[in-house]
Amino acid sequence: MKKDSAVELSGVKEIARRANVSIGTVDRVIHNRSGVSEKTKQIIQDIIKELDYQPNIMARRLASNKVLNFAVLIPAVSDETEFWAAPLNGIEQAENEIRQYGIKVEKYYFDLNDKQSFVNLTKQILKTAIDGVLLAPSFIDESLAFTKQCDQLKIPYVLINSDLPKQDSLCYIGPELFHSGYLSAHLANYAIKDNGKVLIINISREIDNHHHLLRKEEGFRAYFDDHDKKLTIVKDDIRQTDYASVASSLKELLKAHTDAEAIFVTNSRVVSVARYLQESDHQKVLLIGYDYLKDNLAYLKDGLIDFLICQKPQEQGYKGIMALYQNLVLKVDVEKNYFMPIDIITKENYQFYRN
Amino acid sequence: MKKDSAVELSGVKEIARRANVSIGTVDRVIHNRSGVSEKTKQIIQDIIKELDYQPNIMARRLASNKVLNFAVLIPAVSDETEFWAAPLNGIEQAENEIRQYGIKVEKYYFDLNDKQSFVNLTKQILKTAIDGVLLAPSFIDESLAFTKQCDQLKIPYVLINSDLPKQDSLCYIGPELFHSGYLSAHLANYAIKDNGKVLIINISREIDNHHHLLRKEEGFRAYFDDHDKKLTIVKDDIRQTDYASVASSLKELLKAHTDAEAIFVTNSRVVSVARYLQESDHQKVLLIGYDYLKDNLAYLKDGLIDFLICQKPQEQGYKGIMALYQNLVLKVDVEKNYFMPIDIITKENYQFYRN
DNA sequence: CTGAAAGCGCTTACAG
DNA sequence: CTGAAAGCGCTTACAG
Repeated sequence: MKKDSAVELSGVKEIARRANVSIGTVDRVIHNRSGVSEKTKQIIQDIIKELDYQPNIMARRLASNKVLNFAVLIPAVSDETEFWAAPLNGIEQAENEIRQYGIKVEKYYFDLNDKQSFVNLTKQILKTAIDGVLLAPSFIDESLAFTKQCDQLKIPYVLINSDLPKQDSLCYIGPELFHSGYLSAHLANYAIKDNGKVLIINISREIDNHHHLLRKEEGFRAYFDDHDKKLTIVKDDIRQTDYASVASSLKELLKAHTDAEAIFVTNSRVVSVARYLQESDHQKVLLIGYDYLKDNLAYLKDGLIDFLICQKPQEQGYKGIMALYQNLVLKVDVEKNYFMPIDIITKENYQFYRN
Repeated sequence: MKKDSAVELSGVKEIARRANVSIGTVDRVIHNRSGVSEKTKQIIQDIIKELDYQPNIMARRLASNKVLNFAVLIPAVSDETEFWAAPLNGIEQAENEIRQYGIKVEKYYFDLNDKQSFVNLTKQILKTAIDGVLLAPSFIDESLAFTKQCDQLKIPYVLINSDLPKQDSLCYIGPELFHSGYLSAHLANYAIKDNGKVLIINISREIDNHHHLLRKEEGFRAYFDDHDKKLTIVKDDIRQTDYASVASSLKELLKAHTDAEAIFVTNSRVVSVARYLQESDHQKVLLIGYDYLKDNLAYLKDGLIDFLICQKPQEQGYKGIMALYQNLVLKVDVEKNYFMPIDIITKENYQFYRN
């Protein structure tokens, strides 16, 4: 009723007409299903190429009433791991956008302090029928075991926030850590005189497991090497993360180095340093740390923290889900490595920041 | 064949069944079309609410074979206005994503140096049948005349990159200029000693028309006021934008102020300042300017420019089209003011920057 | 190996 | 004011 015959057709119908076959057969070759003679297959493929046929995704999703299941495995959000609220947020945003297209997202939260919880969840996930996985590979060996199984089952997976060495992931979406340290050094450098002094502080119970902290430190140091800057770098590892312990470590450290002009904290625990500086009424020193978290922002506003480095945690979650969607539904290629921008947050721009 | 009767229905069919009407009638009340008795309308609306019915957008777009036409009116890209390549890029990206859903985007490019070209294009646009407009309102009065007509025709429009005073736009997507100047001052401040000196340089043929440059300047000055910083601020307006003219202006300026520790250039012409500093072999001075442009990046890499402020021009274009799409197709509300983040680009992070 | 038919969840004329 | 039917561009059994 709508189309008069003068209107040019397109889509499977037109292909079928030209090839003198039914649309069912066209569908078969489009999806590379078996049961088509080589000859008709060739004819149809030629026509598809000639017409530059683009399937209508909406119609496809509508007709194939299939739902796709994505599993998400990320750390649970807690006071200590507030960071993970942001990726989760992005994941849920993506979920809302593509629910329309028949995507279901099942979320699994592991305890960052409990390897076993991670392992248990991977087992649970593998028991269900899933089409794709979004993974934060916090525990390296355990993650490798999991991704290996995904490989075998031909389930694509996306890594966020930290990478796994040479895995066959669909893609990695997250920071390039070395450069964030390098950038921090540039910023710190504005406050450091020649022959001045800077402190690097790692605050983590698992400094040795958490190689990502070390990558930032390397980047930080590299900057000064590259620029032949003469300065003293003092590094301190603090392995007790409760505030009281951190404070007492800092007390000693700062007493020994009253001349430090800048402090670089390699993660979001910069908040403890800021708090200590405030409470001890320490003289102003340039302070750089990580992550757009509520407590950090408070000290940023107060001027105790000068710069926060942030790498769009929410977008990591969002992009992660969308990468699966693009690959599985739209059948398009996705970038193998999507490095997040290294954002500099200050008192003046934090209110406009978008995670 | 697919659904056995045990399966719960949903959608218009189920609503129709419950209301004891046909799906045609349900469709009428969903779209608020006339020709339904108050009584059945009420019944149907109640059921919709009860079921929390969410229409299937895919099915809707597929069935209603209607195309929506968006018009885009932005400056043409030229050597002088390379900036606009980025928004255009974002617009085209959005276009590709929503073409599927029957959206057509028609682009109109005006000459930033020619008001009349802008006016002519607005006339041309209004002659065609359009459902939404994306506008860069570079010429204020002319833009106001255009948006007024859009209001009358009930055509929603989105503003990008600069705003119009109290207009009934669907939304504004772009920078908040005052704060970008304010932030620049914070960065500059690291290089400025007490009682030091900083230069503000406006380079534009139309400084007075381009109030946005002045907003940045205000923000820049405000920072020092707010922080009771004692310093000398020297401001220079350069109205000849070719390099030779800028260079001769700078020569005088820098001779008179050899003690300047920082320079703030209120737009992307920071490139000319960087070039002059390099060519004249001027001593190192902290230089801040605007925009992620090829030439700027070259000087950033060389260390002549310290910071570039950038506000995601590509995303402005992308979000602008998507705002129209969300409003017109998905019928969801969009944020009235979407201020872009104020990004700080340095030598160390530019390679990870996403426009 | 191939085709005809029903269906996905909507919208659009048309008829009454 | 309302309903029945055709159609959007695909996919999915089923039949042969």
